[in-house]
Amino acid sequence: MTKRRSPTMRDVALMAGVSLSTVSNYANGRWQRLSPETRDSIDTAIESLGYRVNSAARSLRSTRTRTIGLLALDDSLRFLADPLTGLYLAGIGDAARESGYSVLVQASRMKSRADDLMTPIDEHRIDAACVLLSGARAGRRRILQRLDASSVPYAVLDETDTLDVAPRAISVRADQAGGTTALVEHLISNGHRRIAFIAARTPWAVLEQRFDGFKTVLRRHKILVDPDLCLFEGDWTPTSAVPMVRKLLALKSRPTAVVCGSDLLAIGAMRAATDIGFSVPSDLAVAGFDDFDVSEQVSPSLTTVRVPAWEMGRTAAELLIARLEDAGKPSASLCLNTTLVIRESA
Amino acid sequence: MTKRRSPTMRDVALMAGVSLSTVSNYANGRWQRLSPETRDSIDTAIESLGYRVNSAARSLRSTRTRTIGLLALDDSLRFLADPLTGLYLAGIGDAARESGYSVLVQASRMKSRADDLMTPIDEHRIDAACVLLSGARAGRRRILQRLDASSVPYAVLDETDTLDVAPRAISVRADQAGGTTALVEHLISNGHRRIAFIAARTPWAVLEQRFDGFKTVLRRHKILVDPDLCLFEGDWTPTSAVPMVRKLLALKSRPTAVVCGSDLLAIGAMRAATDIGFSVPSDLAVAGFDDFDVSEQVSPSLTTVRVPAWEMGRTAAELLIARLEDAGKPSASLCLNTTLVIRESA
DNA sequence: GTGAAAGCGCTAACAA
DNA sequence: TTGTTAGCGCTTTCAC
Repeated sequence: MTKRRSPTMRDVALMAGVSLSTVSNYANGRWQRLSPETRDSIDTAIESLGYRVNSAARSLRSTRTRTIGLLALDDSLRFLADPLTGLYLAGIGDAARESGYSVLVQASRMKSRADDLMTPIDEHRIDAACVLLSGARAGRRRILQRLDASSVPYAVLDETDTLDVAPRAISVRADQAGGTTALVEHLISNGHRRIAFIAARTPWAVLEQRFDGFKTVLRRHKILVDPDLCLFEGDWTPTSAVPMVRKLLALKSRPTAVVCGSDLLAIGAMRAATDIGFSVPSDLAVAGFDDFDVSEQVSPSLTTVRVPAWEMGRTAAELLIARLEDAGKPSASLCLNTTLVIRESA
Repeated sequence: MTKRRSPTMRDVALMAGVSLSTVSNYANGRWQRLSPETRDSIDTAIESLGYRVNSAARSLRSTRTRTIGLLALDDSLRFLADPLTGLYLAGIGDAARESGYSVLVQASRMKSRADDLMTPIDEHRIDAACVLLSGARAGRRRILQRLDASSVPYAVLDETDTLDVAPRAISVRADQAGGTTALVEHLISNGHRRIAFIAARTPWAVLEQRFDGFKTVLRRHKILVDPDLCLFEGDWTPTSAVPMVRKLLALKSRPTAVVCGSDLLAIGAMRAATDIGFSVPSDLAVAGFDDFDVSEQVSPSLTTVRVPAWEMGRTAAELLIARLEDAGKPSASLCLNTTLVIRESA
């Protein structure tokens, strides 16, 4: 229980018998400027005093916080508990820690003041931001505009359709179209012609890419995209899939396969289908997206498109940190590959 | 692209024709001291300048950061992607945002310098901490000792067996024993006598409580706790369950039920059992813990013990914030209820 | 009700 | 190689 105020650089300087700036040089790794003995005595003083730098003071003076923000815009209350978000965060966190950065997490609903998401930037709490956007396009666009007008570098994960307003953005995304194409081609080559698509009602750039890819492949094969087979209801929990699948299977002209906007939905879809007497994949093939840990272990195991979410978070953070350490760095954007994982469900 | 330096309180004061301290009073909600006209002119100045407080400066001066840390100690690389962690974080994040606090996430492996986890505290980056501990008991104990010696209030989630070294801790936990008891009683009342227990190899206080509860109930029913039926291997991914279940079902005296340390494991266990020709629940009843979103939708749906993870995170953060706003507040600890959710798998 | 003044702990010129 | 100096933007007594 450290009641007394923590030691400052001043204390260290006094104890080591050197000046404040010498300690500062030491603390900031400008070792080469220091004589070995100075270094030693500072070392000893820091050790015996238990000195730690005060980040507020350092930030105020240097205008750098050594903190990266994860800014997440979403309407769902428990967005942070979403497996995909968790993977992004884990990747960002790992990259950050390795470079001595902290991670600040800020989530905000669309409805709340747009300022909410921007607070960490406005209050100078972070040096750079990783941004996760979902919800209505207009809202996403507005956030991107504000980010672009801000003074910090930022990376946008998995966004495509509003990037035109964000020239400064570092875009890190997965090749959703490629994965979708591989998946739908797989279904078609297995003889499926009536293929459904279900997803949550929430707008989301990733979803749009997946759905666009879906439609493109069908058209390429001269298969009509039947609006009755494309449903967007509920949220991203597995349960949301249930009513949609029921609807699909009640159709006079039933689909033989369904592509689900995420694995969680696919798991719900399989359950809903079997519950009303259809078997997967023989009566209804089910495919998902993301490839979460469970997807391999459910029965039947899920055919899905693996998205390297952890790697995306990691990469985004690395690019951001590189930019921070070397402002000259050109801001690359990149697109990671997705992989079709064929298992039992389709 | 704000190139010029952001406006400061000084700028606001100048523009509003008042002094610095008056603006400070305004910014810190000491409204009553201000005359309506002063308030108005400051308001206008802030608005037109787009003034935002500089958090580094405020923190330096006030020694409060308005940030809560989530400190997670774990050996697994992707710990932050774990659904349970995600729910804690979501709860903490929501409570924090409502009170105008930020959340800083710091994860650390056991192997790394113990300092790692403590960095946000040592560098005065956070006002309070929510702590998630797993891994060897000695390591957990060491962290708690350091936390207790620190100067910030902290809450420990779901820890029991090392709390003796942490008198200052606010403990927030779920009634694991109660849930386990209900679950095992349920299995026994369904006629099960040979009941297995499988979990990851990682030490974890929650796991110990679950396993202790398990053993207690068996003993109460005069059922021998067979060491062959208690397996701790691998990590918390569903796949880890596979070899354990294979082993169990290869036993000459097979279990008829298996309690899994988490739902993820339970899903893997069901799969492993059916893969080698056993059906769930008739040949092998399977039960889990946590009640994740998918647990309800897998086939068969999972009998499990619901743990209010989100609420725990939220509660911990709320208690911490209450302590920060009113230092006099006694540091309550509490234990949230768990619920047995009986579905198809057991 | 409002203002003047004194730093919080640190960094980065610039001098020596 | 090391020391001196001048703040970074804010909060907070204490006068008026």
